[in-house]
Amino acid sequence: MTYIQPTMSKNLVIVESPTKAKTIGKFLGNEYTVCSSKGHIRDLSKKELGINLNNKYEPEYIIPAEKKKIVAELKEAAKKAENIWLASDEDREGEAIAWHLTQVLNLPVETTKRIVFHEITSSAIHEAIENPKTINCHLVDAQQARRVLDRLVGFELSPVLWRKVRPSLSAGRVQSVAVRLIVEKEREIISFKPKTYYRVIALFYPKGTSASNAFKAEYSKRLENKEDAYALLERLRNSNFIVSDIETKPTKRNPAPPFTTSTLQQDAGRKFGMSVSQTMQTAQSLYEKGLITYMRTDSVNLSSLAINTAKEQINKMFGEQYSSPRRYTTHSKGAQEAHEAIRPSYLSNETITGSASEQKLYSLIWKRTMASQMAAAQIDRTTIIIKPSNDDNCFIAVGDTVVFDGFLKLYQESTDSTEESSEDVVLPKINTGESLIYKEIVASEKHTSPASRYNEPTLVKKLEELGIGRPSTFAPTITTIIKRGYVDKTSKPAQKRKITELVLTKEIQEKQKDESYGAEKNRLFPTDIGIIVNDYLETHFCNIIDYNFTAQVEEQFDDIVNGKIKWYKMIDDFYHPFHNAVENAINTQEKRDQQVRVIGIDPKSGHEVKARIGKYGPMVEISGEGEEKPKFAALKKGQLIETITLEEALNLFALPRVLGEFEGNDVVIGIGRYGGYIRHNNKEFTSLPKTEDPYTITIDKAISLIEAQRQAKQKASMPARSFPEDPSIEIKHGRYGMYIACNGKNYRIPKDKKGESLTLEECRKIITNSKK
DNA sequence: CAGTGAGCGAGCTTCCGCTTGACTT
Repeated sequence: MTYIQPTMSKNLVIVESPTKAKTIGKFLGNEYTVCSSKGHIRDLSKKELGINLNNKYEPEYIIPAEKKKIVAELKEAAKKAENIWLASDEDREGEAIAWHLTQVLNLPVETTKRIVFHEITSSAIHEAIENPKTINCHLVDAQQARRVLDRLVGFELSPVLWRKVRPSLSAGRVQSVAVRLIVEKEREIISFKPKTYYRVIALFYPKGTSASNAFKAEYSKRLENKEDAYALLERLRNSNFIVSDIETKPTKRNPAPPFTTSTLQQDAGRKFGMSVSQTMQTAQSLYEKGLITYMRTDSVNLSSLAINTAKEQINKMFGEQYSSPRRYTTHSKGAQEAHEAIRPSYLSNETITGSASEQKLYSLIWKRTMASQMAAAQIDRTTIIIKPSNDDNCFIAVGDTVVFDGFLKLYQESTDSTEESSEDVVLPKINTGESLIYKEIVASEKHTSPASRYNEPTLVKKLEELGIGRPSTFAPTITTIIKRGYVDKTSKPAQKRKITELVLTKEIQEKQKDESYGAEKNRLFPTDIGIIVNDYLETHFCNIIDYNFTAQVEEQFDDIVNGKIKWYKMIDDFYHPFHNAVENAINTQEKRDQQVRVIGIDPKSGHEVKARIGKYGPMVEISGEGEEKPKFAALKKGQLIETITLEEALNLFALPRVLGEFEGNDVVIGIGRYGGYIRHNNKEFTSLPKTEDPYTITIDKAISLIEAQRQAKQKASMPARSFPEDPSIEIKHGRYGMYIACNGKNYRIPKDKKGESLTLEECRKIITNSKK
């Protein structure tokens, strides 16, 4: 709904967001009407290229169907207004929105008032209204260049993929780099060779005190193998230990800056396990309720008002020594800073009412904002160096003492790494030269671990570092690359391995321990198609998916803004070589779908086992001889053409297999286009739920699934309810709950009604209402 | 939907960035 006051006033202000329109409307009062454009009102056609390649890349803009209504409303308001201010956001896109508004509303570009709000306060808004500027056409040109470039890349590259790889695929300046990051991370993990080493940790206590005072210290060197570790412990066994040095250094820890879109996504992901889109949905609803500032921002800036309120609030809650007003500046590449950082609208509200996720996200934003205005924490870091009498290296103990907690009282940013921190280690009061006794010294076997795969927020973080994508596109980009099948978001359970520990107390004992490792939750894995598309783009369009491509074109957009170059000239310079590469890829390269990896030889038949992409996706194949047909099997989820082993491949041919008997017929397990299935009784099929593995399912489980499906079918075919007075109306069970069926047509039951209790009258009403 | 691994060949798919609703068989 657009915010239009009942009586249109002669002063019209147009902003982008309806929520913002509402707030500003309150500040401006009855004399002003504040409308919102709800983002862009015009765009290139969705179906065609929409760019005139023969005339300076002139864009052909249209008003999309879903924007027709809003444009009509804006036209109406503009007709009645005497004064119009265009108050879209202060960035490239906002400037373009203002320009499109002049074009659609027939306003003169040179004289139409253009304003921006830096703060949503009465004085800031009135000041802006009184000091309007005009539209910066260079900035608009830079936006057109950005739009045209993205369209040219997307709409010329994608069709190449349709011809060379598979229909309906897509490529673009942002999404293709996101996929590349994920593919390269996977390759890094594939080529990773784990190494083992030994880490030595001792528990010491001062001579003459009790062993319960023992503190941890780590040996300064890592050892390569068990023999070395054993030799060291043997030496230390009869050694004396002297404190050779103690140093206490006061250190300061500063709070993190207030949230941007990307840092909010990261912290909500780490602390609550929220996906990027969950975070954004929740933030959107907080914004619409007026509880937080705008949630799509790359700025860490807080308004003076917010800084002052934070100061008051901190003084009141914790005392003046906890307050430390700070201004933060944005460093991230390509930031446009049209908004404030994400913060609570009213810092006096520590908590809010709302859904569980709204409450916890709000509380996180509140804490982070407050902490950003609090004093640094002061921590004394003590380092104790311990020298053994018969070894050249030393042991090092590190302990942190919080002298003043400062912002830590409220908030601590979580980290992505799993490394142990040195916090909360209490070191005893000891002096240089003092003797220590060891309680135990343990050498444990460790494995180096490969880089961890991206999850949604860490991918966003990486993209932001590279300056690729914008706060409004981070979440949609992830959705796109998953939807195209380039990437899977899944979890991997932990694996177990045995590790060796050498424990020295009086004697040296060798122990075997179980260690779990490699568990990954909600990580982004590349698929075969993602890998193939990426490799194709890398060979033929390496400049487009270069990590610096966006940064380079951004520099050129800046040149457009500064008037150094015309926008169509910049596009022209890009387009000719790009288009040549496209033509070249289409004409000279042969079809790419037969990239075959020979895995090995099938020991039974002696024939080659190969992996490739088939009509229905990745598969393995055992070639036939002469008349003999080849055998095929689809790859399981998570298996890649690049890495599948011969053993894994041969296992895939175990299907279809006869599992047992049911009602005198064979029960066969197979795997088809739509996943695993059970076949029995000749033609009765039952799909396996995704949680069942067709390779390990038991006959009992299969039978119970068959019976469950029979029951469900019966239930579905039977109407849930019917009415003797009118047999034409029935209430049935459907995929989305109950629905009403009448004369071959189906009708939805409104949310406030229950199918179990509907009367015939109510059903008829629903039917007649929906016909309107 | 149908439980396979082509060859009659229509007509379609696709980008990035602004912003919010619409609404299932």
